[in-house]
Amino acid sequence: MKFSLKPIYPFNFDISAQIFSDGDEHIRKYHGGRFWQVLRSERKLLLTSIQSAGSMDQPALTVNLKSNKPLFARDFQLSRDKVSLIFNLQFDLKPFYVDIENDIIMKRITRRLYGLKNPTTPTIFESLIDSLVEQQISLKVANTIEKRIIKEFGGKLKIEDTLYYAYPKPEQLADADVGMLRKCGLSARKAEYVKDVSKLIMDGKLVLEGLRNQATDKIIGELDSVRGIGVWTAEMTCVRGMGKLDVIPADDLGLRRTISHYYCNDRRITSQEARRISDNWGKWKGLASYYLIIAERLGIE
DNA sequence: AGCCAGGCTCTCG
DNA sequence: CGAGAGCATGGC
Repeated sequence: MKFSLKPIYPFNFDISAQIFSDGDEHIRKYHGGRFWQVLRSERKLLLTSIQSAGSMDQPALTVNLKSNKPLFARDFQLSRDKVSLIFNLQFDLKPFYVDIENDIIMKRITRRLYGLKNPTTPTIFESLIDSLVEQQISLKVANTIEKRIIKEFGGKLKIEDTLYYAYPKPEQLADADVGMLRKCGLSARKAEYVKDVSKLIMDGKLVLEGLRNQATDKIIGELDSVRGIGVWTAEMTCVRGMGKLDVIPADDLGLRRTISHYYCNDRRITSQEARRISDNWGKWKGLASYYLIIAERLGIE
């Protein structure tokens, strides 16, 4: 029912979970010091709830599992691994902090956000589909569409009279009715992409988890060759789905705005300029830009 | 009201 | 080939 985790220090759970504070309470949310989300374990759904039980330099998390079926050791092991993945608990921030010390702006921001780790989605599939949905349209629109898809096609778990949803499996989106996908707000074209990508996965022609340990360039090339997935979508998937830090989606409008906010006085910058600035962060591009995104969200100057 | 928003593919010329 | 239209829908 309950177990504890020891993240590598430093780790600030509150700052790291802030990104989920405006999430949907039936899907994934951080509120009042508690994070919760439904995770999949074999044929079971687990409502996974996490709270901090430690400090910055001696971090600990308490994880609570609830399900409508009996829980076994492998369920604990799976949720332990998934939670570690979601919050990047085994990642060591210290080398990053050392390497960016020559960047005054980044140094200041990392001091303010000390202990912030970049999260990843529980599955690569989830970030791939989300990134597909987010192509071209505003994030607000994309988020409502994503929620509709999750509630329409995802797994359902009722705990204490509250209904929670797990992200759909490839199988569920491969079999999805195109009309239903469109009703969620997707264009005909995107509905097709979502379904086709899910089918590729079901047919074993696209093995997402097999990409995880490949070099970033190779992953991007592989994903880019799939219809509906371009470089931007591939980069987003690397960053959010696999926690790759040596790449950023430099063409991304929002990220360019954020980088400019801290480095170019909010002037509109090109993706080349964004790449040039991010090159200073070396292999930490993804993490550094994530610090900027969170800093902006929290109004840190 | 209308125009734009974390892209991508397809279709012309 | 390179440029340009088309896409869905919420928010400003």
